[in-house]
Amino acid sequence: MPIYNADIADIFDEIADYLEIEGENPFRIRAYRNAARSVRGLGSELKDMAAHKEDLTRLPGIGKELAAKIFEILKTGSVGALKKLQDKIPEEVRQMLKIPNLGPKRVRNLYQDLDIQSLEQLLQAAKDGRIRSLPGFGQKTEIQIREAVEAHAGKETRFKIAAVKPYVDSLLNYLKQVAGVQEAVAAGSFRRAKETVGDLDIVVIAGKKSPVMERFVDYEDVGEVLSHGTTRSSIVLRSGLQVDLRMVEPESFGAALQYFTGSQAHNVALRGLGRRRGLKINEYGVFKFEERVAGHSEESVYQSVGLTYIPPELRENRGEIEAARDHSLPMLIELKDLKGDLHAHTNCSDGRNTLEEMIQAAQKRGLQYLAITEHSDRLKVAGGLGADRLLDQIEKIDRFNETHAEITLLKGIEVEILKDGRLDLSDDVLSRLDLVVGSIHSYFGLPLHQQTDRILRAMDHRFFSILAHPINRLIDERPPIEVDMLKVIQKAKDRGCYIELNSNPRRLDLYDTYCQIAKAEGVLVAIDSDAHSTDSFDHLRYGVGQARRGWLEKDDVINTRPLKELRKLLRQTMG
DNA sequence: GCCGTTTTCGGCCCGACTGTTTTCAGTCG
Repeated sequence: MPIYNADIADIFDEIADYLEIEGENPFRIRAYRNAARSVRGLGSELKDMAAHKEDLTRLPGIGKELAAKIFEILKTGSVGALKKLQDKIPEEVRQMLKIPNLGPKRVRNLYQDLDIQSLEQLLQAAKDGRIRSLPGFGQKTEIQIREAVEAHAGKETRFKIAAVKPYVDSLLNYLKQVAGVQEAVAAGSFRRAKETVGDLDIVVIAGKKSPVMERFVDYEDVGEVLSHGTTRSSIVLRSGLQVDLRMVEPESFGAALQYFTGSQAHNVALRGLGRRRGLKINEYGVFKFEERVAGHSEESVYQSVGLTYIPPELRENRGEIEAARDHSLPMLIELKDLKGDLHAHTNCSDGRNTLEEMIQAAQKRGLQYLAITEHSDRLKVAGGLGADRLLDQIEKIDRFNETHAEITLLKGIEVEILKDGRLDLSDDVLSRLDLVVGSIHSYFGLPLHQQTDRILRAMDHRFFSILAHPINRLIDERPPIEVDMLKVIQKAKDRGCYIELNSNPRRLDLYDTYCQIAKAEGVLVAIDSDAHSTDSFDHLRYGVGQARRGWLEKDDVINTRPLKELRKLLRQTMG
């Protein structure tokens, strides 16, 4: 069983949970949490780094002790420190930490004073009225606990970023109409363009007399009001999405926006930087002793600690602070840089719209070229094209291009990569195309070596332009396939082909960390919509968001190139 | 347990809201 970074991070988080319940030194606990976060965000697998005898203490948040624990986990699958803690505290007690308003102190009380060891026992104790008798607990808390357990709280619900967008639009629109509100902006992971959003954070500029808080908790879509203060309130929408609103004065807007955009790891690092310069950074501003030295804009906050402005998508404490200090931040790609789309379907295979409708929609969004890439024969469920139908489409596209100058269609295919790595169409047919997009829709469960070899073999094919959705995960629906992406990226480099960042919000498939590796290796990324309808060209914005999180610049992306240059780059992949 | 432009010890981000208090602890972000 290979041990992945996620497994190691989970173990560190588990240790941190137990230490919290034990009431250990909070900074020691934070060290484990930092390490877990650091390990999760790494671009490469610790098991590989360990195999190459790399010095793990060079990683942020990993010192001598934790490096030793990582080696122990890689070797044995677990670590002695965790086993000792598990002997002291039953594993199920940990689950109670996931209940809202139950933190380590209260869980410890429940466990030690009432001997509650499971969620089931917790619910019973709440029903029996035993919890309110504990010091620090009361009737209200007891009811909250009961409702939370009964509602199966604790299971984390995150929303895909595209699902959150409509809520953001209508809420911001609503809030901007409230008297005294000068500005309303979404912060948090939404602003950082994360794949999924847990809570939605909104920062509002308003005067003290503005009724914005009252209007917020009165919003028509509110399911529940969690808290209602003068400067801060939380609601849960009927969909289950939690929204936190923070109201600030104009002079604090930048500091508040910066603070509520996060990430937590980034903020901790930033405040640490401030502290070393004798500055206190909070959501009201940057302070030298009592004097405010910055805060009206985010730029001023970063500037106060000697940094250039850091775009939200980079704020993960993955090197952006050092880069901002050295003036070496990337000039991130923007949506308007995309000149075309290299992966789209029509109703000829499993798309919803006609070729003509898709062309019109692409043009409306300012695209100068569009590759039509239907599924191939083997994907029967998607109406895949065999040679005959593909040749018909090729003709149709040639005819279109002869009579239209405003947008150029590229002849392509999304060809099935078969189980053994062969492609689903003959060389004779493939050779007539402008590009070949290859992808997997079957045998997701192959073991690492077989899956990797399968994909590498496909990429070695004489006609192979772009590997589409390389990881094949569907967020919260299907896990990624087991594939050695470092080898895949290396193959793309050797072979001179390209890797897709699929913009479908269910996929967002290339991970941001692999974008960074591709960029470092000089492998160009194709940010494609994989559109199956005219609406789905709008998904490109999420692909661009993911690319920005992966530090990609305009020049790192193949479909920012003008048509002539693009054709040249594609021809290199076609025999 | 980590870390270093106050460094190898002594710090470690910081404030709002709630409930149970009667001045604050716990939780959350």
